[in-house]
Amino acid sequence: MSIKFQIARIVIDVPIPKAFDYVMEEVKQADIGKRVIVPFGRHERMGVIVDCASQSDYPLAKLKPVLRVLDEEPVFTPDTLALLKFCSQYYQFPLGGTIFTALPARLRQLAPWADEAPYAWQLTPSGKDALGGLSGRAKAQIALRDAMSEPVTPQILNAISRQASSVIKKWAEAGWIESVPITRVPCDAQIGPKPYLTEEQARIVEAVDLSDPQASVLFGVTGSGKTEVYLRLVEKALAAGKQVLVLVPEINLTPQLLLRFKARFPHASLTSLHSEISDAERAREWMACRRGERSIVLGTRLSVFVPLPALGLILIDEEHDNAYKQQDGLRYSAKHVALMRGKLVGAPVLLGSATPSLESWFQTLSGKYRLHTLSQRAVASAVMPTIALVDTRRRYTEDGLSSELISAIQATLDRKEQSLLFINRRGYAPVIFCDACGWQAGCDRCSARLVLHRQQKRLVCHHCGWGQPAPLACPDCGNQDIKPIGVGTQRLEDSLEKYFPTARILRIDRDAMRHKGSWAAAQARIAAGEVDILVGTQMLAKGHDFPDLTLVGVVNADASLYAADFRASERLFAQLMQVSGRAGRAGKPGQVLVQTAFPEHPVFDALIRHDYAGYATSLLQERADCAFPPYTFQALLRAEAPRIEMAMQWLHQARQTALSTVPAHLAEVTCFDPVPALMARIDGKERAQLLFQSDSRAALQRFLSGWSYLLYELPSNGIHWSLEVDPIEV
DNA sequence: AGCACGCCGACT
DNA sequence: GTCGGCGTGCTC
Repeated sequence: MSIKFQIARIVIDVPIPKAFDYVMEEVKQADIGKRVIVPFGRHERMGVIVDCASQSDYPLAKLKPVLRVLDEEPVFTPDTLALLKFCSQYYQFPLGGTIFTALPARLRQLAPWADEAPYAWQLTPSGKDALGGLSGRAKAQIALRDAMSEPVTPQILNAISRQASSVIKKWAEAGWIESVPITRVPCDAQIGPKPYLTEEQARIVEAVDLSDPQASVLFGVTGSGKTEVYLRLVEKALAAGKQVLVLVPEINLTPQLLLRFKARFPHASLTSLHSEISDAERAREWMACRRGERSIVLGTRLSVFVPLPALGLILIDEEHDNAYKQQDGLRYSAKHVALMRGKLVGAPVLLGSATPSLESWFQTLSGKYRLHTLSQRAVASAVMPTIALVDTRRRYTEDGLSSELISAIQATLDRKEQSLLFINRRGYAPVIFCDACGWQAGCDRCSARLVLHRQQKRLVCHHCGWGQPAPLACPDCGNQDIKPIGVGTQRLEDSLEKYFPTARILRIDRDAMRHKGSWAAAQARIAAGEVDILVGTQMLAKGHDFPDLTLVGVVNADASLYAADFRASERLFAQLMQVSGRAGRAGKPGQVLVQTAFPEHPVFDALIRHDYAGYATSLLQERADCAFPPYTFQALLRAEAPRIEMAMQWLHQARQTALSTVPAHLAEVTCFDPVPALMARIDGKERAQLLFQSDSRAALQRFLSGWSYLLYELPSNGIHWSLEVDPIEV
């Protein structure tokens, strides 16, 4: 005998941290997770049922009815909903906002949505007869007929002719064409024999137990064969009838990984969820996953919420990457959510990296995560690159290039191999300076300097995008001798062209790769051996495989050596390790030259010895000494206003609310004073922040739960605020 | 977030 | 006298 509910608890996409009760005849447990239409204020909104009840705290007479139920089957499975509830609580973000963040945009729209399987049009035998004679002026029809000699999607037909849909309709009625479901065509990539596993790889594949929801770190240098371990684990999971979730930081490096997955599992239903697929396709794939019709999901951070009823394994590639952290709205860490999801559904989670985050490394030391190490490069002939420093205090460097680096590039050119020059600055020069009066080009809207982009002859702000023509003379004193100081990717490219006029140079940075497809084109050129020297920012450091690359030059990494951010040295070390790993992968020895004015800094010593573990341990010691994460847990309240005083004043109020309403919770939580943000001004908005810190994650959570909802009740005239749990930039 | 209600300045 | 500024309060 089931309980009769009459009240549906529904969340709506509004920034209000609560659910709303509605009357609904015969709501049942099975309705939880369905989308509905409800009257809200003076409008109708979409909501999601999160609970059912027989009573309400709200006056019964004032309850409104659910107008319509949109789904036959819930779009969220119970375990996904449980995960979203956890996120809402942990990140102190309204459940409605959390649920609607996870929902594909197309499923957020009211318009009815046909969850039709993808199909294609094809000529029938009678159609071939009837249309075979088409000739002359019916150009559009001829083109369509020719296209349909084999199955072709409506999208492509629409691109061929604007009349496509009416022609299709006519021909389909005449029986000349028929629609056929698109069967997943087996990938034509070479399947080939699986590579032999090294003993290390085999041991790890063996050690990951699908029935044990243990988190583990797969620590392996670049080229040590992490991907092969992933593939074997996926194979294991598929054989057990499980679904696999593979998270990647960005779509940038997905193509290579995606190809390897497709080639290895040509018959598995694999879906790749990234920012470039259409809304309709994302919604369709989401529902297919939800029905258990996809066995491998490869996607960026948002994919961590995709409903997968048979989820049995989660892989997180390049787990140290900050792209797993969403920096607006629901400020979640997909890595953290994935670990929680693994725990909830009893699936193991594997965090792969050559440079694990200190947080993860810490967990392996404390025994909470297992540590699996791949210590050797998988291709036996590939050895670790040799790393050397160039002391820029003693060597003359012109336009950023030391003579050592120049001759190393020359030698590499002579061997017809590729070089990569890494510099963490876009543009031509990061500072424009007047010798006469000391003026520097600064952004009006941000507390940042303007960067010179010389081709466009413009000064550009890298924080707000604001640009202006580069001045010919100092705007303050009229001095014509204003100097670009420092080196960016463009200036480096210019110098290289001077030194190596016949070399084929390719610059890879956000400016050069702005246009869609340019990154793919660049990768193709690199792979085809059409590039001698690569110049670029961290885009180049991430997980790419450049087989002919034997020299890596780090032009200037000094800016992050003594930065204010306590995570800067961790990031720099990871970046240097990653970019060094690009050198010498296919049996050719690699060489890395790092230019620095601080060669005695311990980070370089660790880098030269390829000693991640040692450096990580010393960084952890520093963190422990200073009581920084992962030895302490933080939450950061940010406020943004037209004037900094307003932001500061609002934060003071927020702080006061904490002190007066939940003093008990503050026994274990340190509440700091509001301070202006490091970047106090961005795009004309001024920002301040308030930090909370505790040695106990649970105590911090208790405090936040008792306090954060009060923030919604604070008068917030012109203030934009957000609360971030486990912030990565403090 | 939207959108109403509500009370003070310059305008057809 | 009104149109409209955005402060504040509410949405089951």
